[in-house]
Amino acid sequence: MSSNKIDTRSRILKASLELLEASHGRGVRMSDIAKRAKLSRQAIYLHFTTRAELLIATTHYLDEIKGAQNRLEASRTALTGTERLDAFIAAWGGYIPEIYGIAKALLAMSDTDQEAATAWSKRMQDMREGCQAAIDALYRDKKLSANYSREHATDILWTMLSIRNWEQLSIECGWTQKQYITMLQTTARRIFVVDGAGI
Amino acid sequence: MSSNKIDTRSRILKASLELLEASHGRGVRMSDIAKRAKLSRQAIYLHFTTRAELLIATTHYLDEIKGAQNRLEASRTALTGTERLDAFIAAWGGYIPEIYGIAKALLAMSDTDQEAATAWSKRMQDMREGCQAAIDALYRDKKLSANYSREHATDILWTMLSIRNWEQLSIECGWTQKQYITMLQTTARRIFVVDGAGI
DNA sequence: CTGTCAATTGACACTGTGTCAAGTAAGGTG
DNA sequence: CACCTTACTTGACACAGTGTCAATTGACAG
Repeated sequence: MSSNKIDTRSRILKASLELLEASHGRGVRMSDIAKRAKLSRQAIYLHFTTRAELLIATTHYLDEIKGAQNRLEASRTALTGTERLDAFIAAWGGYIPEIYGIAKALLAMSDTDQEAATAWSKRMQDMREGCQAAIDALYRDKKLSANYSREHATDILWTMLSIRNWEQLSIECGWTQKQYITMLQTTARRIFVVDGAGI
Repeated sequence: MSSNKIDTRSRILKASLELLEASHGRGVRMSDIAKRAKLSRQAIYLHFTTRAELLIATTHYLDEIKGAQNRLEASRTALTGTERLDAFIAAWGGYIPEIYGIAKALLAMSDTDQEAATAWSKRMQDMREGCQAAIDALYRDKKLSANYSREHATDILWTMLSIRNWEQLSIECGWTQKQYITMLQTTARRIFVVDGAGI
């Protein structure tokens, strides 16, 4: 009974996620999700009040499955600021391909739906905290370039790591995931780290 | 008669542009454009076959008004590669706020409409040529960092200069236009130019 | 006076979201 | 066993926005 309800909810989330991943977030309708979850379109509304709510719930479901929290927090254990920057870029950059489909869908909805826009904004704000922490670590090590305030440096790193940028480089320019991560690490060092060009 | 027809077409384009600029490209319907151009919604379809076509025509109309071509080509006269990089960033970066509304609308349509996606992609490809030219100029001066191939450097510059990045920094982070341009110039130098950190 | 052309008007098809009411099938409880 | 609740189904419908169509109007030109 009540476990039955939970089952169905998960089944819907699973169907939603699979479709969004497969389609890069495009053109997935409530009826498609229903079909894949093997119930009627209307039944979805017994579990989620709107499409936006379903998409948002799908992102949480995804996080749970992929252990997003743990992966991103791993970078906190890095010793030096530079290592932490590298680790955060690797963690987040590695996570993007896994969330790309649902992210794209939520982003598209944000254009018209306030609820979706708020949810998306919150997620990006969470990610920003990771950027902030990495920049702060660099600052504590006295390694942050004098060109930027901590705030501006955070803004820049946050922007560099945006999903849109990953999309452009990976999908439009055809970069491999390794090229993407390596470039970001190299570039971030060149930009932010005093004397830290590396190579 | 025939000049009458042209008049109406321009009136529609003007209305479309004004609404898109004012609304940052969001929620502008055919009926809104019709109202502002003072004709019936259906009459628009006598001049443009679809909404996508109207949006695309609006971008061309905008380019014409703002003299996009000339402004972007001005950077070609710069003497050194570094100057050219600076000039191109300033020219394009300065152009973005003017096209933001219509760009956003076209971008939103690209999610569902193939025609819009193609038109958008073409525009971005044109802009990419400017990036390519700046990177090539740097390369000819033997100033391009050995970290990147010319192709990859172009990809990176192209991505840095994306409208989405401008949007994030300006609108979400609250940067001024001057801060945006200066940061990009400084950062591009740090990334691409051998020995060219500057300040 | 007639033909042409731009535009209007009202109606309608289509897609996708969201709602509602009535009905059904299954399971638990008296 | 009969009864009730719960999850779900079915079919219908409202709504928004795009795009189409046919019939009509008004103006101007030859």
